[in-house]
Amino acid sequence: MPEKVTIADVARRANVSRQTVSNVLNSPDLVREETRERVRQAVEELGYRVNQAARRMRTGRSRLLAVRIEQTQDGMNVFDRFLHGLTESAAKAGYRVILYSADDDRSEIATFDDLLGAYEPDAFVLTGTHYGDVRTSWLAERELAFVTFGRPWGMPEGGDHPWVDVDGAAGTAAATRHLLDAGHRRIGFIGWPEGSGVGDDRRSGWVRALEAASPKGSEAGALERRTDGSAAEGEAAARELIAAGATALVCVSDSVALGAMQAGPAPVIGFDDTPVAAAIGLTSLSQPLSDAAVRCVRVLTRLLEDDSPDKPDHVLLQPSLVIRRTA
Amino acid sequence: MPEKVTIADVARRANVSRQTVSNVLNSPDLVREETRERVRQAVEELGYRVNQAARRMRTGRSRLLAVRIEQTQDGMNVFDRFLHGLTESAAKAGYRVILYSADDDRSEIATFDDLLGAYEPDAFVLTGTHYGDVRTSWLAERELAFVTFGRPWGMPEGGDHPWVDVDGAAGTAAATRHLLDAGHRRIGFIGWPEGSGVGDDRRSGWVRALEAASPKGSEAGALERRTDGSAAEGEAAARELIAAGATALVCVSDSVALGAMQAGPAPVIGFDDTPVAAAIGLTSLSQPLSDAAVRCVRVLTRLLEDDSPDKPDHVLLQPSLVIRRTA
DNA sequence: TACCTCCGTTTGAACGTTCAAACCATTAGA
DNA sequence: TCTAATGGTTTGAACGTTCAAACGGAGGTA
Repeated sequence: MPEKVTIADVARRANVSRQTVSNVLNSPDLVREETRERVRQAVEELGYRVNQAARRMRTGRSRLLAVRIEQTQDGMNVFDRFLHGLTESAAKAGYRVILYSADDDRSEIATFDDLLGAYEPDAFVLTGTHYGDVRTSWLAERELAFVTFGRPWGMPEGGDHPWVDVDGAAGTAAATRHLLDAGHRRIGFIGWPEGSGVGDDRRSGWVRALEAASPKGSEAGALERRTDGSAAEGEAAARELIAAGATALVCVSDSVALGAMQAGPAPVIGFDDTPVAAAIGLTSLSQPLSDAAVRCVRVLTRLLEDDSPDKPDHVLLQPSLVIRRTA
Repeated sequence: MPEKVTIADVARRANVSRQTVSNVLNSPDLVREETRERVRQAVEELGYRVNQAARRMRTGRSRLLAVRIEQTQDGMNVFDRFLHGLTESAAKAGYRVILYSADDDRSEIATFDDLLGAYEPDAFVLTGTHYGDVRTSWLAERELAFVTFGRPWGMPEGGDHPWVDVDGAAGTAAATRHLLDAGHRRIGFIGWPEGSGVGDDRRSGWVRALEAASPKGSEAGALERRTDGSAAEGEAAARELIAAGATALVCVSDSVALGAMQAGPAPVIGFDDTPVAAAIGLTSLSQPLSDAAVRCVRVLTRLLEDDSPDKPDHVLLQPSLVIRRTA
């Protein structure tokens, strides 16, 4: 039974009032140096820790960040590394991460409501942004603090909010250039169905790099296939592209790339640098996830603690190419 | 700005007192049926949700479960799937998961202290139990509620606490029998250094299955190697074992098994059924993780809500063999 | 009639914190 | 000398909930 130490205990010990202790903790500059030190020592000696429930009741601040835990079918995702980074950098800033799960946007919004009523998280971190994302507008309408890991795809103007993202196009462009440098001229791309923000972005880097290499209008167009993202379709797409003359392949994901590798010995580059890529020697693009997590927390603390900036923060990070056996 | 609905608003609407509303929520049987319905309707109409901070201040209950987010080097772990299950089953039971991270037992205990002061989680879920685990005794001494996913390895008697685990020995025994059934007689085992509870347990299943197959004293002894768990050492160990006459290999982890696969065409079985195993067609033992998560939550709710049982709950679940290309 | 019990409900207080206002010296300005 | 301003500190109240005790009416018993 860890005896509870309250602010009143500290106050008694330091011969000051409750409020002075509170000031030492929250606005130290209001308190005379000498008193401040005395209070700090009392805090130390008694092992006092602020009770977040009581603080929250008074201030409406919980020091909690709510994050949805997502899971993909094949487990070849990147989210758990991001979450790890988020937990660590949040802790450094004095926040904790609280998890929730949801199956779709609708149920996620219902969970926002639940969480706000029960735990009042100070902010939300959203992942997996997509076209027509209703979550961000729901949060924005209510003036709630949030940041997305992922850009607001296809929001013309109004839907402007803070985000952190990784520049997928720059990644695939770098991958394509890497293959060009190795002498390849017919480089295929295996993507996702059109309409996915992330997928279209990654595709655009491949297009851009090819066009830069042969400005007169490239033969690229034909060397492209779209898949549902599974390894099986990746393999089929790779066979078709190789039959069509492709000598190397850039893929929208490690999962697709894994399939593509089965199609033959042609160089393949994946995206996300999942553990699977490392295991099978797949060259892949690595997202700076812990950096992204740090930036998300920084964006939020700015939003919550400083006077809110006029313009929402936008952070675009660069992925890096991890070269292995396959390219 | 979501207007705050308090218990007083509901009370006013239903023409009852605060306490009656509280009773409807917490001890419905105290309230007359008719009143109960009226209050329920008011709750519904106003979209009332209990404010956990206020409740917690009064009751000392936060409805939070604290879980450490762990990360292994190669990402071939099982934890994120467990965490996902935990989040979902906790939500069903009315709890939320709050994350923390820590580098070792000492700093984890410091974090317990921090969390208890600030957020008062109702219980902790510990993973990665090991010999001489000081975390469990710290929690037990303070009579805090917790469950471990993993048995209390090497605790002779006193250190008895609730746990949920997967029967690793049963898994490797099943894997070994599978290979025996396929006609193999010289089956090697690639493990971790001695002294790891999980590793020794998994090894014991292999020993047991071999002894059952040839009771006269098996030739197994020699067909064993210990590694640091990396794929590199796994490959080296596999080469040695095959050179020593092994025709099939049971491995303590997918990571090691991945290495072993590089050593040649001999059948290999891994452990954990990570996404990597699925990707490369590795036969592996799958832990029932979402089931384990459900059981962890059940153990905790029993501990927290029912009168604590005399005997701590122990739950041992069975892994299942997922057969793929490699065996 | 007077008293007790039981059931359903209400009332006051408390949890630990911070906001807002009040307080009290001390110094500055007129 | 009086008033005003300043810096540092204290006091009272409030956040939304639940515990503990009080309340009041219906029914039963003597």
